[in-house]
Amino acid sequence: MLQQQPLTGNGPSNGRGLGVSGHPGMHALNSVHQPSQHRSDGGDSGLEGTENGHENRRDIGDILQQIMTITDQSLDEAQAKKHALNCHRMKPALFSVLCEIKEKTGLSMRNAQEDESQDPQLVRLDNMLLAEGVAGPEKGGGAAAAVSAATSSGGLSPDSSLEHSDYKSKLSQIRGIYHTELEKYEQACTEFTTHVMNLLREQSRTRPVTPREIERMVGIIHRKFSTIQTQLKQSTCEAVMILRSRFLDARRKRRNFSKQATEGLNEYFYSHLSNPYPSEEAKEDLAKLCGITVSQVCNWFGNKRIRYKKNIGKFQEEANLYAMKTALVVRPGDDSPHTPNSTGSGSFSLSGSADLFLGVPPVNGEQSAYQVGVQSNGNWLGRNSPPPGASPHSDHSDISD
DNA sequence: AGCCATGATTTAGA
DNA sequence: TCTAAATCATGGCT
Repeated sequence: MLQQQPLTGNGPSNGRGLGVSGHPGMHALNSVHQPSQHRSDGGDSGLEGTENGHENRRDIGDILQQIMTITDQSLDEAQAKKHALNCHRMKPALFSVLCEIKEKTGLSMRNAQEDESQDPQLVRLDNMLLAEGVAGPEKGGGAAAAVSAATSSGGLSPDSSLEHSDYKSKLSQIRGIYHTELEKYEQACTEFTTHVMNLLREQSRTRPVTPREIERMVGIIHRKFSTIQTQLKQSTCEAVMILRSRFLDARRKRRNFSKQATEGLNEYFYSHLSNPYPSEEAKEDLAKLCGITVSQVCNWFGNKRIRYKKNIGKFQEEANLYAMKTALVVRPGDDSPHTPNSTGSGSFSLSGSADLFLGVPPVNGEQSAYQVGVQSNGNWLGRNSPPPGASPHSDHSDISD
C-alpha cells in the first residue's frame, strides 16, 4: 500500500483548488494537489524526503489535474484520458486516497449505528410463528400443539375433530402463503443484491469501491427487505391469532353434548340428587365416559344444579324418567358405596340406588320422589354451597339415614 | 325471527 | 379453589 503521509498537511493550496474544495472530504484532495505548486520545495518528511516521494506527489497532482479538466474535454478525449489514467502507475495511490476520503464521508457515518443487532420485535414474531407451526418444520409442532391446547383447555369434545382438521387446513393455508411470500422476498432480495453488487463491481473500475462499502450497501438492502419481511410476519401472526381465537372461542363453537353424554350426566345427577357434587375422581370418570373434559363436567353440574334448583317442577319429568331408568337396573340388596364408575361398567346405575329411597315415579304432577327426598333432607337445595368435603362417596348414606 | 335450551364465562362469596 | 348465581352466546326448533 502506498504511504499517505506526504499527501496531507502541506500548507495552503493554490487559489484554483481544483474546483472541488467545497466537498466535505476534499480538503485532503486540496492538500494532495498542493505539492504540485511547490514541486521544487523538497526536503519534506516521508516520501518527500526522497526522489521517489517528489515523483509521486507530482504524479498525483498531475492525475488530479487531469481528472478535474476531464469534463471540459470531448468524450473521445475523456475516454482516452480515462484509459491513460487507468493505466497510470500512480492510479493505485490515487485510488487509496479516494478510498480514505470516502471512508470519512457520510456513507460511513450514516450507517455506522445501523449495524445489526437482532430486532427484538422480529425475534418475537419469529418465535411466535415457530410456536404456531407456521415457521419451522412442516409436520407436527405448533399446529398440533395448538389443537391439543384447544382440546385440553377450551373443552372441545373429541367429536370436534372436524374443527381440528378445519383449523389445520386453514393454518396450512396461512403457512403456504407465508412461505411463498417469504421465498419471493428472499429471491427478490438476492436478485437485487446481486444486481447492486454487479453495479458496484462495474463502478469499481472507475471509482474506488471498498469492500466495506459493498458490505454496507448489501446491509442496507437486507435491512430494507427485512422490514418487508417483518411486515409479512406481522400479518401472518395476526392471521394466525384470528384463526386461533375463532377456533378456541368455545362460545362461538358451542355444540350440544351428545345424547349419550347428557344421559350419563343426568343419570349421575339424578342418582345423586341428594348431593350432586361429584368428586374429582367421579368427574374424571364422567368426563371419560361422556367424552368431554372435566371442566365441562363441572360446567354441566353447575348449570344443572342451579337450573334444577330454580325450577324443580320443570325437571320433575326428567327426574322421574331417570328414576325409573335407574330403578330398573338397581340390584336388590346392593348397597355397597362406591363411585359411579368404580366398577368400570360405564353405568351409574349401581350408585344410583342411594338416592332412590322412594324410587316411585310421581303421579300427575305431584311432588316427585326426588323432590320429597331432597327437601326432607334439607341438603344442597337449602344451602348456598356444598358441605365441606362434599363427595359422592359419602352421599349414599345421607338420605337413607 | 323468535323463543327456548344449553354450554361457557364472569362475578362474588366462602 | 370451588360453588352459586347471573349472564352471555350459540344451537336448534317452530
